[in-house]
Amino acid sequence: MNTQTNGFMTIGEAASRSGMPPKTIRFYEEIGLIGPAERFKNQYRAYSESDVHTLRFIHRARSLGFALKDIRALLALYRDRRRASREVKRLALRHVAEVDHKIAELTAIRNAIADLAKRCHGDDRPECPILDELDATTH
Amino acid sequence: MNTQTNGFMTIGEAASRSGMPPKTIRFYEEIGLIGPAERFKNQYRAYSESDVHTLRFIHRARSLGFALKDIRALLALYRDRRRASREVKRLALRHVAEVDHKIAELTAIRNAIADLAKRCHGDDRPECPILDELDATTH
DNA sequence: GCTTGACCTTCCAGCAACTGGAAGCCCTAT
DNA sequence: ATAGGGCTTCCAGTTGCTGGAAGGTCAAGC
Repeated sequence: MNTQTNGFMTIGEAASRSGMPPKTIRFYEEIGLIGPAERFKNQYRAYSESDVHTLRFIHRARSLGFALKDIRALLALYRDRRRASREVKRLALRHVAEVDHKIAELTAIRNAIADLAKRCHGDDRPECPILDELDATTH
Repeated sequence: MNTQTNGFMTIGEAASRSGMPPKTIRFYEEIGLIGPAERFKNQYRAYSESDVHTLRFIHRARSLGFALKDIRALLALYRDRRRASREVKRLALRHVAEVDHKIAELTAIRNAIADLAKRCHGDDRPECPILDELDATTH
């Protein structure tokens, strides 16, 4: 492949440079998160540095827990030179609120189970407050 | 429906008594988490108090965040009179560890975004550390 | 007796965000 | 010539439901 000559690279290389598997890149193309890739003469997908840049943007946004739906918006905002930071901040704060909510839920769950587990002998005997709790007829 | 006479109830009633929608009950039956329901003469599913008891058990385990796969195991342990609490405790502690892990991840994410958002004006100007961060060419 | 409306039935599709696998082409190296 | 690795497409599966369509059933009201 003439990767060096024209600056385009295969999906495998774009993958390793952006930190995501090739399958994921194809998937993002399929759902239209990124546009259809250029192709080499042999029909292999061809990616430019700028494509990799976009992929990295997406990868980082994902690792910050943004949903693809939000990433679509972030990409649009990013590409819009005249964008207002207001919208970006709004998205980010909404995301923080969602994550906070999830953390609160998980923390409650975590404590409930940890408490039950602490009270469970965890030996050969059958008595177990965990099952008792799940079993409870009243609630 | 002769709900009162024989103690059996329809799926709607089992649903409201167990706290989950009818669809979910059918789904649990479909995947074999619960056995096939009895039927009334008209083919409507018929649930006993004991069935509702099981559904409540499942509902509570779900609300504690247990995966259906784990609930399968918990149900089996629950039904086994000679069960050892060791296995139950093991499942519970593993679950706590998983939840702790998720909480840690979310907390890191939350702080990262909250920090970026704090530094973003959120006004009409385009400068935005959030997009800058996603955009960063080095990392 | 007939209609309405709330149930119930089945089956099929879709969500999020991928991941795995099969069948087959392309390119390089031996 | 062949072996390998990477590429292509397409289809299916994951988790835990949820929504909807098309149709059967039942009790109540007129």
